[in-house]
Amino acid sequence: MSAEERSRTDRYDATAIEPYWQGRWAELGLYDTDLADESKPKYYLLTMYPYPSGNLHIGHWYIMTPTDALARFHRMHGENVFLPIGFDSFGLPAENAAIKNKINPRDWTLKNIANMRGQVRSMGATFDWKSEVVTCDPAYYRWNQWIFLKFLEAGLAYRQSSPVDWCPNDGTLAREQVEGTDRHCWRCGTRVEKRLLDQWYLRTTKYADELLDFTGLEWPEPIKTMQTNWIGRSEGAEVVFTTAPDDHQPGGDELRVFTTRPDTLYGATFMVMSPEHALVPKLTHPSRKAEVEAYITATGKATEIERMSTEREKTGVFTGSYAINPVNGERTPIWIADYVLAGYGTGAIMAVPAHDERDFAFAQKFGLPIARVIAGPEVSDAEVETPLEAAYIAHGDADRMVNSGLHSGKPAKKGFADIVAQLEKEGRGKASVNYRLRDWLMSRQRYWGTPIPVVYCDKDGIVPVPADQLPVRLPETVDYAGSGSNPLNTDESFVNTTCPKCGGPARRETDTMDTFIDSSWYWFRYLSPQDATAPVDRAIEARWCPVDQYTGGAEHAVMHLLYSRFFTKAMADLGMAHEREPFKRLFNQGQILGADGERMSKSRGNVQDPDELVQRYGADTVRLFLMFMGPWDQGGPWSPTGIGGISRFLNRVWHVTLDPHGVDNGDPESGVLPAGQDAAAAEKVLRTAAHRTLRTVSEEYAGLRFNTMVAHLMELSNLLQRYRGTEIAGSAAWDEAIRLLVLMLAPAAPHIAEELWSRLAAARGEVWSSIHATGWPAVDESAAAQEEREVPVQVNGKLRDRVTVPIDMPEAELEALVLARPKVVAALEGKTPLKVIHAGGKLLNIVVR
RNA sequence: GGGCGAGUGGCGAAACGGCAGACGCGCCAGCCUUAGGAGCUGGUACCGGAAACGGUGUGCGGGUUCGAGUCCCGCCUCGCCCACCA
Repeated sequence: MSAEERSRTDRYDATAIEPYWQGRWAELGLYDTDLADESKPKYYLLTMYPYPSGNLHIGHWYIMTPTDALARFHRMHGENVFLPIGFDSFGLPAENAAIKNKINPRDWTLKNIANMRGQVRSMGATFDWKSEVVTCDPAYYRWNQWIFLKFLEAGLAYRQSSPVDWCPNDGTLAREQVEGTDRHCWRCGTRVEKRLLDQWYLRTTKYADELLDFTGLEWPEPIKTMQTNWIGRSEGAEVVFTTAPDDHQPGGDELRVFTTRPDTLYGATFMVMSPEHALVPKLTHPSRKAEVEAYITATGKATEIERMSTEREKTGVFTGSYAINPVNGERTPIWIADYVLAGYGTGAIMAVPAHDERDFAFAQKFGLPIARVIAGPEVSDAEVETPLEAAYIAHGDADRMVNSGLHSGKPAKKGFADIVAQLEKEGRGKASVNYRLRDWLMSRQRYWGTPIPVVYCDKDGIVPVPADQLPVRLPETVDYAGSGSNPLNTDESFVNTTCPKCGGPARRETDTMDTFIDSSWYWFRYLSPQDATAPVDRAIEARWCPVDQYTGGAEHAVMHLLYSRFFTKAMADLGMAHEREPFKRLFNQGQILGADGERMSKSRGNVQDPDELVQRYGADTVRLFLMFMGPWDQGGPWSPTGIGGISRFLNRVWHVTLDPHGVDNGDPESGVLPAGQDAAAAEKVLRTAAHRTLRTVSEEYAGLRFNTMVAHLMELSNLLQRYRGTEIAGSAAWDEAIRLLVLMLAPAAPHIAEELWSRLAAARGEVWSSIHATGWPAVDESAAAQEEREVPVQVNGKLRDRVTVPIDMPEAELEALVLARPKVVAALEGKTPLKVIHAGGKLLNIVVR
């Protein structure tokens, strides 16, 4: 470095240093990972890629800069670190912006990406830009299409007509995109309606059981719990009831129900079908037709409003038909009610009001019989016939069956198994497992997404687009005149095509894919973004997957993080990848809220832009401040209060490093060793502190505890400040402490560390080499060891005294010493100690009575 | 209603069952300065006391323990997720 450059700042001037080093690092290609390099252990560090909204806000910094610190930390440990980045660039905001500004979503998106690339660079993050992935690029989304075709071939993708959640603004939604009691759209907040549509699905349910298995994954417990609950496995039985003949229909239809309590089968006093159930029209007696149809219309329309009511009173109507209970031959009335969901189980239930709260409430409201068939141990045989005041749900080992024919008197658990066996034998049912998880509804009636690569031919039906004709490209010019509706529908040049099978005229599918498809496999693509033969190079994938550490928000618990696991398993089964789990270790950082405590959003006007802070303090200060705020998984409302403390800290590091002999005027003690301490003792103190800090800070980086990591660096710099200008400043111990401080700072505040490192090298007349390519220092355990320790002394658990003793003083000696201390004697009030507890060498507790 | 998580100074927060409040902000005082919204030093949980020191303190009530912010039981409050899943 030239003298001119070196003198560019005598003060710490971040705005001069940071662009300089960012340029140097890029020039040297310091962070372009060589994926083929096997000489070092691999470390795949992934952070959730951003949506190109246009501007990087403080939340992006909160996610990315600690992740970058982790990357630098691992790199200094000699690992081959891969930290890629990309843009999740399909989706509605682009389309909405396009409609508003009458431009193409592509132009809007690409402009935003260009802008955000520069902003990301200003953080000093070590992303490997060579591997960048942009999902709206045909070179990316063609592989969405390719994978989709493989799924289609394997039966993992299918088209089906079914009632879907429909948002008037955003079209169809996946189930997890519908939120709240009032069932509103996760994006625009509009109430969601039900519509019957032909839609594309992915068979996520095929992997339901495997998705419940988290073996080997280091994921936060809450996320695993959420996914487990979302998949919602329940074991029970499917039971076949048969409809009874009557004057309007011949009967004999199978009415299948799912129950988790086959042991209560004798207590089924009525049946309930969902209003959408296929048998409803047939089973509705002519005399009840008007009432039933009115109910169906009412529930279809008013569902959301009724569900808003906290009482949630049960509603329903009798169909006029009956079904025969397979175990006791009883005729049970068939009702319809909207508390039975069409999409779960078989869409119909056997109602056992005595042992289910919802059925109980329904029976009470409509005066239906309630028959107890399970009794707890506290209920005597004589009491069994007493009417229940509430449903008896408990399912303990002591429960026994009553009023259940031959099964009466059996423990309920045995009855459960016996009834299932009996049903199976008679062909009237079977053991069955149900999941709350549904198949993934992936079609969207939108322009700005990956076209689903199929065509519809009058002759050949649904025909996949052959792989060699991929990608099916989005038309570049689209008409947004009729805003809201999918412009692909009216784009004749897109829609009209020929059938790949017969060559005749055909129409393209105009639905596009849910953007969560893009993010379900993007980390694979990072590994071989240019590969023209496969979504991912299997050899590279075998070496680099799974991702070692993934960082991102917990709001993706049951969407992105579950879809990604599904994709990985499906891709493995279809031979595209080896690994069955995408992310070995997951960390959910918290969310930075606006200053008002609300989620940051443009519409609320509480979005925090880091640019002003970066200009004033520099990127390093902002990075460190975000890490220092609190535990990374916590987040919280944004406030820049306190950033001055970080700024002061870095200035202090600057001064102790570059001006060790300076003396501070305001302090008469400055430049003088503490009373009673000679140079040797002071050096020992400094060395001990430096190595102990190194040990702690190393653990804190590895454990992602950045807030306390920064605090410990502050303590060390405060200690150095104390010794600045004294006779030990510039000694070997001093220089070592400075060197360790700068090295420990390097991952978190990379620019200032690099600048100081280069100046230290220059001062020694050495050639600069990057601090980030330097090995992480090793703790000198002999230096970190202490010769003395301070022992707090308690009497009956109350702190009364402290003594400083040699570290290796035997317990008996320590005890004698402590018991002679005046404060301890006073606290004992003449009583004799019962025992003295030496708590792991940390503290002494004297117990008296 | 169910599940998960969290309640500690004026504020952000620390604390393998072992000295509660590290570190930082803010505030107070002193120093240094032509000046300072710069820098340095000290103080700062609450009550009493000039101080030494004493007492009280981690949402509330119990319990286990030599010892509980931490573990167990029951409540209260807040946040997030799921909400009629048979």
